[in-house]
Amino acid sequence: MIIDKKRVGRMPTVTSVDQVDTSYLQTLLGYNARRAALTIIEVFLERMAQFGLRPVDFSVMSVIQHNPGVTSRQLCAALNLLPPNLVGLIHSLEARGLISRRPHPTDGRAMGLHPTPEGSALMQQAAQTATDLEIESSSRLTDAERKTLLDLLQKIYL
Amino acid sequence: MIIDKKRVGRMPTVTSVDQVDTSYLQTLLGYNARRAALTIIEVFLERMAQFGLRPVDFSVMSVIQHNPGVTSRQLCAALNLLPPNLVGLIHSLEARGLISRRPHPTDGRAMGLHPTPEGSALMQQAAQTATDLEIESSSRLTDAERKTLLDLLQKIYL
DNA sequence: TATTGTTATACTCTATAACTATA
DNA sequence: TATAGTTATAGAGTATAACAATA
Repeated sequence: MIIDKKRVGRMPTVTSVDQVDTSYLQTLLGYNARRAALTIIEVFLERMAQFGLRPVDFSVMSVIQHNPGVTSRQLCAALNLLPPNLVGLIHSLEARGLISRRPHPTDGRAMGLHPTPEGSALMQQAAQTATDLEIESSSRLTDAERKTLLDLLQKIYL
Repeated sequence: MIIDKKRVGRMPTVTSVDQVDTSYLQTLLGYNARRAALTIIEVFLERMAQFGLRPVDFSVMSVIQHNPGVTSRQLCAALNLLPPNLVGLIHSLEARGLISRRPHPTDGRAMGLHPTPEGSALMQQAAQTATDLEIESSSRLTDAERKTLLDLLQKIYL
């Protein structure tokens, strides 16, 4: 005699799920940090499209603006980018007239990256937009919680 | 007479940067969350390679294990994935014998996803490895800080 | 010998449109 | 008419190896 295995154990073999439980994943920092980052970046992409700046473009422009004369290698180290992936990005920003490349004062191999007036003007608007969308994305956090969150995240990657 | 413009303004036009200042980017949640996530994921990729599980594979397996019978659509909604990108992933897990697909008990269009004994055994090891590497990645945080960080991140994306 | 910037290239990840079978 | 799963495909993001010019 053949026993119907589907009905032997405590749990049926064929079930349907009404509410998906993700409580285990929610205990993992990597999962939560990634989900939070993607949520903010999604809004970032929408709001920054008007400036033609994706997240990495914005980061690169920001560092150049605050560090005029910075080199590609320094950018890579500061933002954890790979040199080959920065080449096209830099060329694009230069072609748009947002940055200029000038010979490095002491290292003949390197090029110093400088913001143009147009680049600085664009970044002033873009930074304001970024700050605004960040506040909105974290509207469920108090100012103190927001500061705490920044500090704790930096303890992970810095 | 031609004035050397490089020496007229307060700041020289050609400069070099010794220490790169990223303090502005560090005020942005999106930037910090992304950097922290990538830092943890980098370790995740190294440690989980032995199980053949990338981050999304692990997330999918975890949800299937804790929600036997879950459908692809439910997975997509829970993990913020797009259906077409899940197809190959599910097929791969099935081909490896880690999950099985069975007809949904009430919806003829859907397939219920179930962990196999092999899949459950693998995930038990993988989850332990994940927990371990998370603790190491957040070694500069106290247990209380780690819990706070999880809560604050979930206030962003949940 | 090491480093900066670069080219070429491959691989992964993510996104969109359109189709089928079923609800 | 709407939804679950799928196919095909395009685009963005990320990775490695190798080269020329300079330190």
